[in-house]
Amino acid sequence: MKNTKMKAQRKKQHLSQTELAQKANVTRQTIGLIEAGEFNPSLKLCIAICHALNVTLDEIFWEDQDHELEN
Amino acid sequence: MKNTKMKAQRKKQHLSQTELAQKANVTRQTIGLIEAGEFNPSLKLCIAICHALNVTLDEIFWEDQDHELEN
DNA sequence: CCTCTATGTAAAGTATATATGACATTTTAT
DNA sequence: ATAAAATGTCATATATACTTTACATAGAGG
Repeated sequence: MKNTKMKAQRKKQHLSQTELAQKANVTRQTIGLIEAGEFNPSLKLCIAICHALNVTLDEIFWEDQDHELEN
Repeated sequence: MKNTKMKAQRKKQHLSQTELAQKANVTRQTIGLIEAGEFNPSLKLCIAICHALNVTLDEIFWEDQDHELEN
């Protein structure tokens, strides 16, 4: 599950992987691997990334699958 | 950071920790520790819990008012 | 050409999420 | 009061997130 939303948001704000990594206090490799979908970040890291990009969890980590039409 | 929103949602749906754990394919202990704030679930697990509770990430894992520690 | 920046990737090590099994305590109901 | 269910918690083990270091490639500009 490649994270295209996260990558799109990062690009939209003209941040390199390295810059986002610094803002989120992780390494560049970690950001790269998350965008490539090669692993599965922790909630804390997701939240740190959200703060760095000024978005919420749903905006970049929630996939609206064929799942909800209720309420 | 105790996760009170998740616990409240679980209770609202009259699920025990054990039942939620089964729906999310983890152990009871894992659910208990997450609710107690003693560790930090992976994104995949957060999403599985959201599906089990029919909510989105923002509803039980996003905190809008106070900033918490990074790392 | 050469250099710098951005990204992909891989090996080895560390930290920690999660499982398993067990026992204790609290809660709920009989 | 007793039993059963729900939860807290501990100790040990395994899987994997994440780091560190390093090398490779592609693109932009000098």
